[in-house]
Amino acid sequence: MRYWLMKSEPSDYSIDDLVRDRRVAWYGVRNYQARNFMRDQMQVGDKVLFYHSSCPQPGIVGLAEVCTAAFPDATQFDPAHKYFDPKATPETPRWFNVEVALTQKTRLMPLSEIRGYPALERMRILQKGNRLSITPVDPDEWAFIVGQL
DNA sequence: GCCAACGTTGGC
DNA sequence: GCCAACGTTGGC
Repeated sequence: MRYWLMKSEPSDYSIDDLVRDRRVAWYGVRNYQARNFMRDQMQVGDKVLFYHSSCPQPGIVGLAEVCTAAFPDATQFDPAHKYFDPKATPETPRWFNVEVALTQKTRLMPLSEIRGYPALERMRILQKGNRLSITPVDPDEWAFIVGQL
């Protein structure tokens, strides 16, 4: 079992959208490293920190769980979609996504608070220049965060 | 809106 | 394979 942090822009898809939908396909990832995490390492049952980015209050806002293995991201094949990739075909898909299911919406743990905990100082989202939308989380970090929520 | 950091693209 | 140019991310 692994632990992950997954970023979403709330103007795009928020924790409240996930409360409404209960589960969602994590489509639109167009970064190879993030894709590889989903395709090669994620397993059903893995735990997810749902993180709001590029917004007035960036931070952790909920817990979720990976509920499918990775499968081809449908939006790469749709010419009308903004995530269309002309180099992808159904025979040789480039982009994959898992689905995640809501565990619970939590209080907001702001990025500024995360920064203040020595136990979390090694988290990828705190490292300068980090832009990866999906990052592994250490079991210790997961336990610490859940304990603070 | 700014801008640092990073990833991708494409000419050579 | 190099690397400049460009696009994107994301906090502030």
